[in-house]
Formats: sequence, C-alpha cells, structure tokens
Amino acid sequence: MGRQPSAKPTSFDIAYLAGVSQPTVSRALRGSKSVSAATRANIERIARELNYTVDKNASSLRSQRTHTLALLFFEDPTPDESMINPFFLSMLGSITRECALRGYDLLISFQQMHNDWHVAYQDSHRSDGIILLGYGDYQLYLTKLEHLVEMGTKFVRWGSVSDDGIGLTVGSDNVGAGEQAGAHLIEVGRRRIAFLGDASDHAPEFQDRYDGLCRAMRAAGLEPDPALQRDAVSSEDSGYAAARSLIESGRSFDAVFAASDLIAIGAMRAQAEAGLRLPQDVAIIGFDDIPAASLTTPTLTTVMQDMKGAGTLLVDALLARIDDRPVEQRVLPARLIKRQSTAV
Amino acid sequence: MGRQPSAKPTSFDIAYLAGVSQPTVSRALRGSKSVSAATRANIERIARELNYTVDKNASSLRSQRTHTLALLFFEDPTPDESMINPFFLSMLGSITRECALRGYDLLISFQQMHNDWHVAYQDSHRSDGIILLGYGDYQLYLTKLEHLVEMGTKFVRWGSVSDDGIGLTVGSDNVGAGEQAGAHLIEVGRRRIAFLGDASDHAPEFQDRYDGLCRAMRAAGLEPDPALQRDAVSSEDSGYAAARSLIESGRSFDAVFAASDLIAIGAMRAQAEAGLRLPQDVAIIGFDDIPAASLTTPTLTTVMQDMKGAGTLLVDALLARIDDRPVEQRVLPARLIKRQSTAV
DNA sequence: GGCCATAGGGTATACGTATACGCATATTAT
DNA sequence: ATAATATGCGTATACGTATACCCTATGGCC
Repeated sequence: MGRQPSAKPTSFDIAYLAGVSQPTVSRALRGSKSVSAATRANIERIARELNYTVDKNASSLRSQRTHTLALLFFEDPTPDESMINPFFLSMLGSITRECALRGYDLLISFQQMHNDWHVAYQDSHRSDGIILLGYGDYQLYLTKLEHLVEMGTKFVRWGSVSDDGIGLTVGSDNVGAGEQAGAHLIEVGRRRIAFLGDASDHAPEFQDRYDGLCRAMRAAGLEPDPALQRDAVSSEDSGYAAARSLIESGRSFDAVFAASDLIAIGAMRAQAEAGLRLPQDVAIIGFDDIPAASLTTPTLTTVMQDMKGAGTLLVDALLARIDDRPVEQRVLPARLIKRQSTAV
Repeated sequence: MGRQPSAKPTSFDIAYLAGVSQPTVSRALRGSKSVSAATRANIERIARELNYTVDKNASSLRSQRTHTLALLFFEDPTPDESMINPFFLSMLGSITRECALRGYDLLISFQQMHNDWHVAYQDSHRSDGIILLGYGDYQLYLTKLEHLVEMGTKFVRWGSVSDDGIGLTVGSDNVGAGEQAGAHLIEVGRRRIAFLGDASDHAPEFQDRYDGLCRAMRAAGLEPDPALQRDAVSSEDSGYAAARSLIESGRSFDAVFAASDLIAIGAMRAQAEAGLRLPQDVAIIGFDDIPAASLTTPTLTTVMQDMKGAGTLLVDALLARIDDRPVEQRVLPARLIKRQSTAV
C-alpha cells in the first residue's frame, strides 16, 4: 500500500543515505552491539525521516520468527450468544496493547469448541505462540492440543492455576476469591450457602471457587452441604435451571454463591419467580463483575477479576516461554464488589 | 514452530514429489489456468498429504499482498470503560469468521481517539486494507486519515451511510430505525417525544436517528419540539445528565428516544430519581440492544442492529475495494425490540 | 616492535514464493 | 504442408531482511 507516491523505503535506501551497507542498517535497527553509537544514531535519524518501517514479511521470512501472537478465543456453541462473556473484551484490549508495546502483532480467531485442532495448527504456523482464552469446559479441546505440545508449539492459557493440565496457565486467585465471597456471606449472617456452578474436572475455575467457599465456611465452623451445590455452565439459562432445581428440592438456603454473573442473573430470575425476596430471604454473589451486574434489581455483589493485568501477564508469560526464559505460574488477585444483593 | 518433527514442507518438496518444477506448484495451488487439470489434481493431493500450507511471509513478500486485514478499533478515552460498547464484540466475531473464510488474517489494534495517525499508517503497511470501527465522534480522526487516502490506502468504516465523509461506509439504516421507534411511541399514544443524543455533525449516526424520529412525527401530524432534544454521547453518565437537564427545564414530555442504550439507562436512572413512573409517565426507547437492556427495570425497548451482517458486509466491501471492484454503499436493516419500557 | 584481541562493518547468501519470459509440443488455420 | 496460435511448463530472478563469515584498522600488551 502507499507505493505510488513515495515507494516504500527499504533498508538499502537508508544504507545509501547513511553511507553504509544494508546489513549495517539491519544491525543498527535491531540493536546489535557491533555497530558504533554514532553510526546507529545516524541510521536511526534517517530511518525516522524516511518514515521507514521494517518489512515484516521479509523479516519474518528470513528470521523464521513472525513477531506475531495468535489469540484463540473459544466460544461455546451456545444459543444466547448475545451474552458472550463480556469481560473478555477488556482482556482483549490489554492484550493488544501489550503486544503493540512489545512490537508484536496480534492475530485473532474465534473457535467453536469441539472443532478439530487443525485451526490451531495453522495458527501455530503464522505466529510465534498462541494464547488460549475461554471459559469453562475446554478441557476436551486441550487434549487435542497435545499434538501441538509435541510439536513444540509455545502457548499459554487462561484458566485455573491449580489445575495441572497442559502447558502454562495464568489465572485469577479463584480459591481466594471464593473464600472472600464465603466470608462476606457469613459476615452478613448467612449459614446455609448454596453454590451454583460445575464443581467437576471440566471446570477447574469453578471448582476452585467452590473450594474457596468451603474453606471459608469451615473456617467459620460451618460444614458445606453437598446437596446445596448444583451444576451450571456460564449462562443465564443454566443458572435459572440450577436455581429452580435447588428451590424445588425443598432444601432451605439463605445465600447463593454463583460461579459467574450470568449464572447469578439467571438464578435471581428463578428466585424472584419463586417469590423469594432478595437479599432478605436469599443473599447472592456472582463472579466477573460484568456491566449488567450493576443494573440488576437488586444490584449484584460480585467478584471483579483484574482483566487488564491478566492480558499483560498472559503476553508476558508467552513471550518468556517463546524465548525459553524460565517462567512461573502466576496468580492474579480478585476483589469483592459489595452491592445490594448482599446488603443486610 | 514445529520444525523439529517434520521440517515444514515447501513448494519445492511438492514439486519434487510431483515431478514438476516449483513454479508449477505455485501456479497450480493459486488456480492459474495454465496448468493442466491432471497436474493440478496431483499437486493438490500431494499438498494435502504433506499438510502443506503456503508460507504467508514468503508469499506476501513476493506478491506484495499481505492477505491480512487490519481492524482499527476506536475507543473514547472514557473513564467508565467497563461499559465499552458491548455489541462490537459480536461484530468482531463475524469479521474474524468472514476473514477466515476468505483466507485473510485479521490484525487488531485498539486506538485511543485523538492519537496521531501514525499507527493507522503502520497498519496500512502490514495489511491490504483497514476496517475502522468506532462509535460517535471520530470525525476528528478521519480528517487525519486523509493522509492515508492520499496514499491510496484502502479502507472501509462503520458509521452513518448518509454522511458523505471520507471513504466507503457501511452502516445500519439509522433513519429508518428512528422512524420505527417514533412510530411505535406514537402508536402507544405519545405526543411529546424527547431525543437524547448529539444531533450534530460530530455524530452523524445519532443525527440520522433523530431525523428518523422527526420524520415519523411529521408523518403523524406532530411537529418535533427542538427544545426536547438534548446532546449526549454514548455513556450512562451523559444520558443521566441529559435527562436531568431535560427534567429541570420543566418542559413536559411523555416519551424519550435515546440514541443508545447506555444513554437510555442513564436517563432511566434520572427519571426514577425524579419520581417519574416508567413507562406510565415516560416511555423510553434505546438503541443497540446491549445485553443489559433486558435487565433494567422496566426492561428496555430498543433497536437491534444486525451486527453479524455488518461484519460480513464490512469485510465484503473492503475486499471489493482492494480488488478495485465497484462497490456500492450498503445499508443494513434494524429491528425494533419491544419490551416493558414502552408497554402501555 | 611484533602479536593478538577487539571493534566495526562489508560480502555473500538464504528464507519460500510468485511472476516475466522463453521454449517446446500440440492444435488449428490457410 | 506450413505458418500462426495456444497450451503447459521450465528457467531465472526479485521481493526485503537477517546472519554467517571474513576483513581491516586500532589499541594494548609484553
């Protein structure tokens, strides 16, 4: 593009103007130490004046490094996609920003889960590494990714840090967040706390949150009642169904900890329909702090994750892995946002 | 990546196996007509068996076409970024899908508005064309893009189709949608309809919506009252302020058409605080159908745009422009979603 | 003053593909 | 039968950068 007016300058043009050879230009701009400060400064000045940018294709072709990261975004093949997990958007923002900062491009693709692994394979050809984003049950997919692991593909994923699955993981402190939520509910006088969300291997993040809740309860001398746990995936409908099942079981409960805001919103609907008063009869806490959480009636107490930090950390970890630098699993703090749904 | 196990096959490998020269492989795979059907079939079979994919970098370097589109996402430097326009996410989804379908990669960058145009310039080097997304006042930015236009950069943007600004535009039928909204309000017996949203050159989309409202009113024999229009940008706070200003003016009104759901939500808050009953005293309609619109009390009547179609159309139009094919401005239909906030 | 190390940078070439050009053979026109 | 044309493919080369290797001058050291 833009070739008509002033043909895109190449490293040869710069070399000519600076009175050096093309490789010297390349070395200077890449920060090689075997070029004198004066020469480098001169080259950089000329490059700036000519509005020169390194041709990515040529560079990648030669170096076999693309300077591009791929973002694989898993979506459930869910019908109510209007409610696609909104909080990933801010993560997307911070990931792109972080990439730009490091001089990396970002390639995005959305993936229906349960596809074959072929697309990821393709992406692995176009990029130096892959970031896997998704919520809930993409374990299934991960096993397919073992192909990639065997091929030496570098990747990092968002999820439960305590889970010892494939590859490097960055995630929130789900256990700690669950503990905070539980402690808060106990603090406002609740004793029989239900949990809505899969507590199985399929959803390690949800399981961590449940574990945190249980820990908080035990710390307060309460024993969690397994009958008050209901499976649910992250959708409003699923939350609604789980809450109905709970209500219809006839078991008494005075609080709900939902594994996501969408679940919480669905549960609130079910409870309102059942004539339960919120928060007097049932206090409720969600997870994610999606925008809608402050619009429900009553407004929803929830846990806010550090999505900005998450994006940064993901890119950071992936780049480290690409460069074969050591990198430890890292955990992000989460914060409880208190609103009306737990106000006494 | 993945070079260890089976070194990535090149067109030479295929050529060798097929008993032809490398250029023939290239021609066969690109669909050149000067290669026999038999040869082509054979080459394609071998390519498939070897899991061969064209090296994008080499291809782009040689052909000077990147097969990549860039998506420039404008964000206001707004404080309440949690409420970043959620509906763009589904557009993002359909854009990536459409790109993948056409064999294009998608590069994403977020832009603070009022930055210099340098990033867009860079992106124009990395891609064959640019998609500009944003809401509201990015006219200012557009003038800076004139540099790009002069350089022959291909791009397409989302916005008001009636606006005769720079470049090719794809957008919803904002006038028609405004008309639908107005007609609906009139149908439920409203006569004094306020409009919240900039009705200026800065926000052509909003202006179109206002124009549509006025048209519907005149068609019903009503004359729009300019005093019932208040400027607002697409945020909850701005909507709140606009509605307050309207209420405090003392002018009577029995309906509000807000230029976006965020504005509407802010306005609902202001009205509730002022003791106005919704929808009895004031009916209200928003725009965008964000997920939160079905969670407000009362639930919000709004206009749903065809975001999926939008993504497809944007990519379509851009590719046409890149190939110098003729392309007409195209308009997408919008649909009114009736909820409680206008229920009689 | 000879010797080696080092800084600084030039020469040559590879990365994998696409395309201009040329050259046969096959086909048709005359 | 011969010239004109088309078909199918090989030869050579360019795209812009990065890197292995080589060379020269300079300085320090004994």
